[in-house]
Amino acid sequence: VADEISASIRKLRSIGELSAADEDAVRTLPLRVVELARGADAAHDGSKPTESCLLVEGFMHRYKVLPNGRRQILAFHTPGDIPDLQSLHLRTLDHSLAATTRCTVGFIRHDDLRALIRKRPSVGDLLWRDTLIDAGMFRAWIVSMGQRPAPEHIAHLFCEMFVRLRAIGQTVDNACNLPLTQTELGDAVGLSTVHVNRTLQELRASNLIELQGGVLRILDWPRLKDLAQFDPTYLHLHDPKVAD
Amino acid sequence: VADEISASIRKLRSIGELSAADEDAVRTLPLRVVELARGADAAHDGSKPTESCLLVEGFMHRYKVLPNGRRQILAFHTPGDIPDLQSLHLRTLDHSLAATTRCTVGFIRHDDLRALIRKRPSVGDLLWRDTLIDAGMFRAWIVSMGQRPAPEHIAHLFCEMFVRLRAIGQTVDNACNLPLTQTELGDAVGLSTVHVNRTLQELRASNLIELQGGVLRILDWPRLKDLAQFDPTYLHLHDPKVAD
DNA sequence: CGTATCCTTGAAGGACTTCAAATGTTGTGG
DNA sequence: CCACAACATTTGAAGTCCTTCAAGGATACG
Repeated sequence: VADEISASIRKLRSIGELSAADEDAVRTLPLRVVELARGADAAHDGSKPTESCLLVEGFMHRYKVLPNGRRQILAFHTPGDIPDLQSLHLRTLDHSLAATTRCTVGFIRHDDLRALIRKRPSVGDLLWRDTLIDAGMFRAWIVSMGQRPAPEHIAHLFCEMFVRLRAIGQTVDNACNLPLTQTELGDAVGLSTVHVNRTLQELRASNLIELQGGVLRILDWPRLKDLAQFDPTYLHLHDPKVAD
Repeated sequence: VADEISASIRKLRSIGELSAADEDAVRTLPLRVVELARGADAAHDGSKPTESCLLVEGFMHRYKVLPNGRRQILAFHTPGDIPDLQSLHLRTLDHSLAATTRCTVGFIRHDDLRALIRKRPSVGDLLWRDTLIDAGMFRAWIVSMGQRPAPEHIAHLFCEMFVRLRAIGQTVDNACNLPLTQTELGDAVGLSTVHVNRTLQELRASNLIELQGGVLRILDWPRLKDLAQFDPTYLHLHDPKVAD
């Protein structure tokens, strides 16, 4: 058995307690491993999936496109996440899931998940907790959209992504991967590409961040955090220290 | 034992199957019934609650205020909802919960909820499902904030509230209670009170709605739904017919 | 090496905000 | 039950943040 499931172990440990027995049980989950090309959908709005998608490597995002063609990106996902875990209890998907970069994923059958939860309720609780943290990120996203001007909003997104990546050991010093085009960033924060571009220049000119080639480097964490009014409580990390 | 729990039975039935045995189990939940004055907080941002709040009668909302004083309303809640159910698995609250109107609520101890879930896993699944639908509403909220201009956004909120209220039998013909001030509406949709006011006048002038004295009347459902590009899938109602 | 995608820049226009004040409504205590 | 205070709605006017349109450069990939 390959090591694809390790990412999810690391992720689960970042948000709660996972006993050795729990870990063993999770490791027995059968995965259908698939490579996704950049931009490929892993699940479609309106479909009724019978499996959920564990992100092993790369970035994914969830999005919704309206009849008028406008796209809103709802969340970004990092290795170990199960972006469509909610489909376990929600028959039909109300949005789509796509590969932001080329990535490898493992599909898990809902039946297997249900069996795991029945056998190990503590894992079930942790998965429930995961979906609740998901909702917490949505709430923070709403706050940003409603109350933060462009620079603050984008800064907040950077803070969140950096902290989440650090929690799963995916940062190096003050840098992390963030392979998003400015169009994707714009669709995420609800701004035009043009304005995203100008706002990024502003953040760079203030010596808060570097961003190029899909790599984000935080140059001044205290000031960035302050600008964004970033409070990591909503991430509900098991070890809050990684959020400072 | 009084009938305060009935609202939650009706709510649970609106989103899924609830067997007679499940219902009996739910009815045994001890409630600490409290009357809340308009504007009173039921739970505070940053606190670590040991009970969750079942809304029996009235309206509540969840909100977050930023250090700079700006307030974002995250959700509105109707009778039968448990707005802070997530605190069951998330120690510290990342936002506040308040009474929009004078209302009566019943606090349920987390221990009692956990015991109920252990005894009746199907109720646990339904509660999990409820929190997932909650997240679905947040996603729809994000889409509105990012992609819909003011009239469409407000129209969408009206569509959602009307359908949700109908699902729990709280509508009369094309009318429902919606006791929100324009300031609250603005904090919900991320617009200034002034602009909310002008947008409402626009919706009224188009003969789409009436709204006064806390009562919303839908004058032209097809056109309102169309304007908002409202698709009720995300509410995951047990009987989708109530959403037409 | 060529083509598609992404980033950047300029300029004009529009949606929404802020400020300020008038009007209308609600609830409470005298 | 009226009077008054507090709160809610409405209106006007000026300004700002962000959008759209359009086009020129840079970068990446087959």
